Formats: sequence, structure tokens, C-alpha cells
Amino acid sequence: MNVALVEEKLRTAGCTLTPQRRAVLRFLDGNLDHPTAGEIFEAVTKDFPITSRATVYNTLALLEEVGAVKALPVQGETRYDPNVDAHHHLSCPSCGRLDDVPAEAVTVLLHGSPTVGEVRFTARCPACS
Amino acid sequence: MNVALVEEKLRTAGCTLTPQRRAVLRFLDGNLDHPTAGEIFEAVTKDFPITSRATVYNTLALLEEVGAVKALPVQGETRYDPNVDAHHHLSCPSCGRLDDVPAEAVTVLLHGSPTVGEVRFTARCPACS
DNA sequence: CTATATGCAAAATTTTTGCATCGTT
DNA sequence: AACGATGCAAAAATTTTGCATATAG
Repeated sequence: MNVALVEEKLRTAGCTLTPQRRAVLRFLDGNLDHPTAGEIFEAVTKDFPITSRATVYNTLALLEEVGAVKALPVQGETRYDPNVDAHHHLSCPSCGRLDDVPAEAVTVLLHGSPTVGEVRFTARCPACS
Repeated sequence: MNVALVEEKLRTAGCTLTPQRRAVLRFLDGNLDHPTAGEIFEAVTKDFPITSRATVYNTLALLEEVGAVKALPVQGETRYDPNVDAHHHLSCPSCGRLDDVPAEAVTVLLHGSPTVGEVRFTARCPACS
């Protein structure tokens, strides 16, 4: 996710670049933890104490619409990934942790021909085994 | 999902085969709709009017533990799949519908070698386009 | 009989919505 | 000034928990 690019995209889309939205962007940029909306709220609140949950949800919906983040449903909660480029995930069934698996490592063949599709590998993570 | 087999597995695990659990099993057996816990509750209630949501959640957790169903998180809600054999899914981003994609149609190569992993293809379903 | 599952209610989470207020442009 | 975003509160929706009762084996 390129913050400058996203901000540009928002600006041309007629959206206001508020401190709250910047804070969410800043927190998400380069974040590999796939945080939930709740975690993002907690983190952003440190910068802007009185931010509301609703704003975080609004912002995330906006960012998803603009293609700046991707929602990753996992074990009943929605996690957000600032990396929208093709890649895959390794999911730990016991703690719910998601790790990235680079696109280059994986090939998906649909009826023999390479295709796009997100692969979810399932395996207990080091901490859980 | 083989109902008889699952019931046998539950029995040997020392679990009681209650009418409620049977009703959930019966509803899930051969179901290709990937229903949510809420939908399962609604459906089962038709057979046993006073069944509680908690029982449905308990039962689903039990069935997942026993390997009779698989939880499929999608767009913030958890859907349940009675087909635990390897297969993949096509996910509609606008309505959340999940369709099965047979295992034979897809090959996942991790560093060139075939591996297991669930592939989630994303595409608008016929009804949404 | 005894262990276990159920049902109900209540709580904890997560997410959505409405509306008045505030800030950007 | 005008429009859109924020914050707050309240409501939905989903899932979890505690405990008394009912029931399967």
C-alpha cells in the first residue's frame, strides 16, 4: 500500500483527507499483522483519543472501496490487509494468526491453466505448536 | 459428510446423540448452501420449536472438533460446510454467496510441488452481474 | 442413575445506523 | 456558506457464558 498514492486517489475521488483517515492509513501502511477493526481503533485512538469506532468502520469501508485495503475474514472476525497485491495466506487454526505467503511461491492451476485466486493454507503457527 | 459415520464417531467419543444434534446433522447433510449458524438455527427450529441458539453453536463447535463440518469465514459471517473433503470455493464479493469448486479442477503448486490449500476464487455470481 | 446436553437469559463482541455538530474547502 | 466527516449513542447482529432443568444411555 502506497500512502501517497492512496491519498491522491481519495483526493481525486472528492474525499476529505482528515487526520483520522491519515492516522488509519499511517497505522496500516506496511503493517503485516492483518489487524481487526477493533485493533485499528485501539491503535488510532492513541493518536486521536476521541476517535469513534464508527469512523474507523467508515474509513475501512472507504479504503476497501478505493482498493487500498482488502478484508480478510478469519475465524469470525474481519482482518484488514494493506497489501492488495496478489499474495496468499497461512492461517493458524488455533490462534487465528495470518501470515503472508508471497505470490511467487504459489501457482494456482484451474483446469491446467494458471489463474488468480487467493490460497489459504492451514497450519499451526510456531507459537501454537 | 456421512451422517451415519459422524453419529458413530460422536457415539464412540462418548457424546450424546440428541434429537437436536441429529436435526442439525440432517439439515447439514448434503447441504451445498454453506449456511450460517443463524440460518441453521432457523431451519432446525422448524423441527424442534424451542431449540436455543446456544445449542446450535455448541453443536457446530462439536461437529467441527470431530471433523464433520468446516467453518468458512466469509464477509464477516461464519458459514458452515458439511463437505470436509478437499475442495475450493468461488466467492461473490457482492452477495457473499459461496459456490463449490471441485478439487479436481484445481492444482496448487507451492514452490513447484503440488500441495493442499483451499483456494478462494473471487468473482461476481450470475445473479449479481 | 449419572453424566451430559438443553434452554434460557444475560453478557460480550462486532458492526451498523441516525443525527447533531464540527471542520474543510 | 455548503458539504461531507466526525462523534456519540443506540440498535443490530453474532457469538459466548452461567446455571438450573431435562434427558440420553
